[in-house]
Amino acid sequence: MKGKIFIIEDEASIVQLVQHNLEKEGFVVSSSLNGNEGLKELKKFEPNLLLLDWMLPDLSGIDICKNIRRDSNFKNLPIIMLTAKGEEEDKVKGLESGVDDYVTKPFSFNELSARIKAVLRRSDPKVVANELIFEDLKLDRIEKRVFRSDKEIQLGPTEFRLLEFFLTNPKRVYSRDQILEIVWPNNVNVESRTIDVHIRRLRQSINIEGKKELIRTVRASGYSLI
Amino acid sequence: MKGKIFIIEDEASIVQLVQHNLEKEGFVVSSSLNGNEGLKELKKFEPNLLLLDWMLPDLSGIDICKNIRRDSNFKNLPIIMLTAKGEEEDKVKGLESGVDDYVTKPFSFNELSARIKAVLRRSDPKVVANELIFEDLKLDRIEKRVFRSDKEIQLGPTEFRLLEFFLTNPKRVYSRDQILEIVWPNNVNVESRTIDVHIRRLRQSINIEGKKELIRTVRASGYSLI
DNA sequence: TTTTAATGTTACAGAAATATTACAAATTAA
DNA sequence: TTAATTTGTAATATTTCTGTAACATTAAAA
Repeated sequence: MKGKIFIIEDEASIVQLVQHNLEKEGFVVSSSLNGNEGLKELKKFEPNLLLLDWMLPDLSGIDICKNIRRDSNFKNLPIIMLTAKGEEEDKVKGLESGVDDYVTKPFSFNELSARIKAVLRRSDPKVVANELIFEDLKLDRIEKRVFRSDKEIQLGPTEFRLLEFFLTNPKRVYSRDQILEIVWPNNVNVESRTIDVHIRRLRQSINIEGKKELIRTVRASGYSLI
Repeated sequence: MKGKIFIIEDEASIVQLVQHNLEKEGFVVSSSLNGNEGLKELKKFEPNLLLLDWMLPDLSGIDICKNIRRDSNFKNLPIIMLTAKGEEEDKVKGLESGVDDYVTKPFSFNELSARIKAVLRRSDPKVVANELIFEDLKLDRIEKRVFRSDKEIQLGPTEFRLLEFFLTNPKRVYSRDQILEIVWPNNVNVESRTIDVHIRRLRQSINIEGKKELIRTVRASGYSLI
């Protein structure tokens, strides 16, 4: 089951871009260009998540947040706020007033999408797939467990993220740089050779007796999940 | 089918670099160094995607964007804007005025190429054909795999690039120098006879029992994919 | 036919990419 | 706090790839 997402954002072009792409991903999306009306429509729409612009012409994001948190029907509605660069302080206020995550404009749709899923995964696991499966490999994102042929496997945090990444894009070959960019936290400087070591660790963990190798080395290109 | 890309950018060196590399990847590329002329040429050229510099001497990127979005023939033309570091605020404006993605200078060609393909994949999937097919030969660029009559074939990096090149231009004969220029990384000096050896290696790999030879030698001219 | 030029084939040494290991520093758990 | 785990890197080992030279074969020219 895919979830419902409501957007309150006064810049029509952003709404259009985001709405269009989310719908493509299978979400049901509704939106409003201003705060007061948005609040009303939202409560009728009953979304699984709200994307909320921080700077609206009428109501402030904080006010909307507070209103929602006061309403017993919506007090647990996950909220991701959209904030312009330089409104850093607002982020603090945002988190204080019960926002689940924030995305700074300008953002790529991919970034937004990833955060939406991450938030939904925590709050409403039904809505978003949380088990990643490839052949006899299974990874549960919520319970943070990994199985190969129903046998549980212990992984360190980095190997877990690495495998999670491969599982979301099986068969595709990724360069070390791409892997670094996606799997490692932002702005860390890690030798790209370091990937090799983590690949080795991951391989060592997921390769069990008698089962085939699942990670493919593509010389001069990178690695892929078979 | 190969995609067409138009570039509006006033720094000739960037244009040259990008144009050259995109052509190497099989795109048809045209460009203009200034906004007003660019707009006219673009509409004649009918590209699948526009690379647009944000700071042009005459027209601003925003103006060009708006002009394009107003023209019913081009209102859906994907646009990637090139912005200099520190013009962060412009990015916001960029997304507002309907840009699909942006790349910050200085950028690596790989990054640009990846974004171009990502955008095209959404807007015009035919254009970024991931699979190159010729008769019973199939090359998957994303998975980096090659098949002949559905049987997978193992190739080294150079042979892979060589075959990829031939597949983007089947039947056409290329001289050794042309092949070197396109298939080998820039600024390497290799004997042109070296090509012969790689052709041999490629032939050996893709020629399977009972199937016909796919690479044709054209004496005094070069080689072609049949 | 003989000669000549172009291409095919082979083997190999060095280069380049990846695998593996060990270890110290950093992080987390107890 | 100490102990245990995790991380990144550097050093080393191993594998695979590359380019070239030498020789063989083929096709065209004389």
